[in-house]
Amino acid sequence: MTGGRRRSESSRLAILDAARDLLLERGYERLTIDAIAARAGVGKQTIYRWWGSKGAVVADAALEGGLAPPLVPPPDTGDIEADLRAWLRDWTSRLASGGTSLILALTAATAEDHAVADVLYERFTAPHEQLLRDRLEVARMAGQLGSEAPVPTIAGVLIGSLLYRVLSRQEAPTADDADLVVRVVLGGTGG
Amino acid sequence: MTGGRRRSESSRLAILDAARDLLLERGYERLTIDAIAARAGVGKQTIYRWWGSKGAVVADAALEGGLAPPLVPPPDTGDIEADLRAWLRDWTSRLASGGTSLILALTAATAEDHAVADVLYERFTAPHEQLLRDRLEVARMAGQLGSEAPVPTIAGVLIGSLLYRVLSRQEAPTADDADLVVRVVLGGTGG
Amino acid sequence: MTGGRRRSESSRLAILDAARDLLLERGYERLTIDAIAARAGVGKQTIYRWWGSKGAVVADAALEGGLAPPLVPPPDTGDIEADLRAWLRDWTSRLASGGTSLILALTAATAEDHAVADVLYERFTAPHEQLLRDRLEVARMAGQLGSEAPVPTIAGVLIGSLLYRVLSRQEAPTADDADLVVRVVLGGTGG
Amino acid sequence: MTGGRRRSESSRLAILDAARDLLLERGYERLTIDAIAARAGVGKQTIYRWWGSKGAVVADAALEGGLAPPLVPPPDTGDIEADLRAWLRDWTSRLASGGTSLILALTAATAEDHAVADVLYERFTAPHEQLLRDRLEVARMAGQLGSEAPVPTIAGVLIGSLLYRVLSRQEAPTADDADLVVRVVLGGTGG
DNA sequence: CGATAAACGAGACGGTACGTCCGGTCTTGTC
DNA sequence: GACAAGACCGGACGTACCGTCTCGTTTATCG
Repeated sequence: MTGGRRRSESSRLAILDAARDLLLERGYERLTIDAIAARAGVGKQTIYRWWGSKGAVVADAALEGGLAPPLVPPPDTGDIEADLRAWLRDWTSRLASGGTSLILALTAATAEDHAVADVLYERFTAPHEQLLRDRLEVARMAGQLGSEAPVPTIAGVLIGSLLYRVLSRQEAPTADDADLVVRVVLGGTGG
Repeated sequence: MTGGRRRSESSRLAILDAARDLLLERGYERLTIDAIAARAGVGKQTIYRWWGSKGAVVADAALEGGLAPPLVPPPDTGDIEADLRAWLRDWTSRLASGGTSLILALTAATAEDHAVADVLYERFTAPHEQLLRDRLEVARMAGQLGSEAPVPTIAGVLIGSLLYRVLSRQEAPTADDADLVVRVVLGGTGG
Repeated sequence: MTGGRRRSESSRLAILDAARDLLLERGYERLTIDAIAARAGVGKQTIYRWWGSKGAVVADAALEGGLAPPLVPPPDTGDIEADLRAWLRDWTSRLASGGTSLILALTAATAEDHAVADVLYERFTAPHEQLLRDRLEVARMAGQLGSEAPVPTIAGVLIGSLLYRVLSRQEAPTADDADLVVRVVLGGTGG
Repeated sequence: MTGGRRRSESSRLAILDAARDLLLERGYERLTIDAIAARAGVGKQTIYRWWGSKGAVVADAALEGGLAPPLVPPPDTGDIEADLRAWLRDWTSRLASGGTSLILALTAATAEDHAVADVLYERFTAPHEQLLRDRLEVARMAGQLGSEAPVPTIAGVLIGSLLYRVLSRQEAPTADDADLVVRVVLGGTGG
């Protein structure tokens, strides 16, 4: 006996959409499962059946709800510094336009729930990081990276720097911030 | 205007101690005011009389509850790379020993509550960052920093890199991680 | 109009059996359709296809699930008092052996659901009451009933008295209780 | 250390009033704790702090919410039959005017919850029954009760008969019903 | 025999209410 | 007047069931 109604794709999407909208409207802390269910026109149990926590819903909303920035690889013009600068500027402009609430919400979810942290890292952070690593690998092959530091470390430094700005200032980094970070990482600061 | 009873210092300390303990035990989200009051042997009103929210208590507990690492300036041996390495290694060992729960809890509090973010930044992050900046300033004067990147940016890159590792891996960075970050920032990676 | 599958008798019986068992185990209020379906190995829709409500299932289970006491007419030895005494004692012993949970569950169902009350009265209470009335009618014809009270009233007094004992004491009436009720009703208490 | 806010009498009364109103409006089964709390302008916890179940609230509402008939002793004119008739007629008229929903609700609560049954019996049924017993005791002393049946049995027969009519017919007994019951119990039906 | 169609088991769905937990406020003595 | 105690209102939590609605499967009857 197989059987059983299939998962409703329209409900799934309505939930992710509602979570996205409410997240941007009210922020992570004031986001409630009740409100998501009401806005999505869905029973609460339909949320709890498929997600284990508020953080998990938000993580999925970020991934599939049209909230996350698209997976755009850094350009490859041959000039690693210009390419990184362009890529980070693109990120900063997206953060600036969409507000920082998404990144703050994902950070809160990550910091509070280990399981969410794993999902987000695997499906949100890691793919973007991988694009960055690929570009850095090309640069290394081309002899454009002086130090022997592993590419993952470099990628982590770039991303972490911008995240730290968002957390400590609670506002989006500027294009200048992006440029400076690239300068520090690539140009080095040592004499 | 006759006087009344003065604020009880012992209650104040009991509250901060209880908040600190519970923060480490249960994390920020699962920390409740009721639990703090019960553990501290204090009425809830005594908490609300002096602090405005859970975040404010947590911020104070981090600062005064013996939770925050001491303000230790980076050494100044003249070798900026070695000094930064020592300072960051010191941080990583503290994070490793105390576990990552403190940093995760404070990150969650920061991401969720703007007011907490401000307090923590001003009284927790900024002072440490200032010590780092001072040392970097000395290095710049000594011509040990090649790039023209502002010192605050450099400090942010160093701190953000380590924070990002904690968030994405959910474990404390190693001494090697610290070394690599310093290498990237000081040595540069550009050809 | 071609035919379809016929109603499954085995499912029908499984549902009534499950309802009976669960009614005795948990009482009316804590009895759920989900539990009946699970215990019977049946889909919920199969219950709702044939019964309109929990009450309807319970009523049927009481009637057909082997739950109801058999329809045994009072004996007719010519001595109405002895016969009623025997009949009521028989009831009290059944209540005592089977526990009072059935009578309490059916009373709850009756009190909560008008439709259940009607079905149970028509198909459970009324037939038993009818047997009692028939015997009383015989007694009246034989001149053994002094008062002019209608036979239905007398039957109601006998049954209601015992039911009241079950409800107010929450335990089965004893044989002595049965005897006393018969004595009051037949012997009268007026001077 | 004594201390602590005292139980709010106004909340207690608002809860009982709301429960009474909603019981009469919607019946016992459709009465919800949420609705009581909302109507009373009270937090749900304030209900659960002081009562253990819906049945317990209803029981209290019946007792103190102005819902229960007042404790009126049967008259004592010296004629036990006339007095009982008057008393039971009084009850039937009250049941007829107030509807049977109260008696059905209390019966349901009694049948479903043993603890509620005890409370209701002690504080609702027993006091009324006691008044009846007292009057019957007087009659017995005066030699107006022929049979040796215990007074509590007689009282139970009178009350149970009327209750049975309410349950089986789902409508209030008439004055005629009351008269007939008294006739059966006092006049006897035996030859 | 094959097509048709109703009933089946399973189980997800939108809802409602549950009973609990906690936030932040208010009240009651005590110190 | 600050304090410990603790009841208060409000509101979100995660769970349990309701009665409905698909699913794919089984079983009977009819063409």
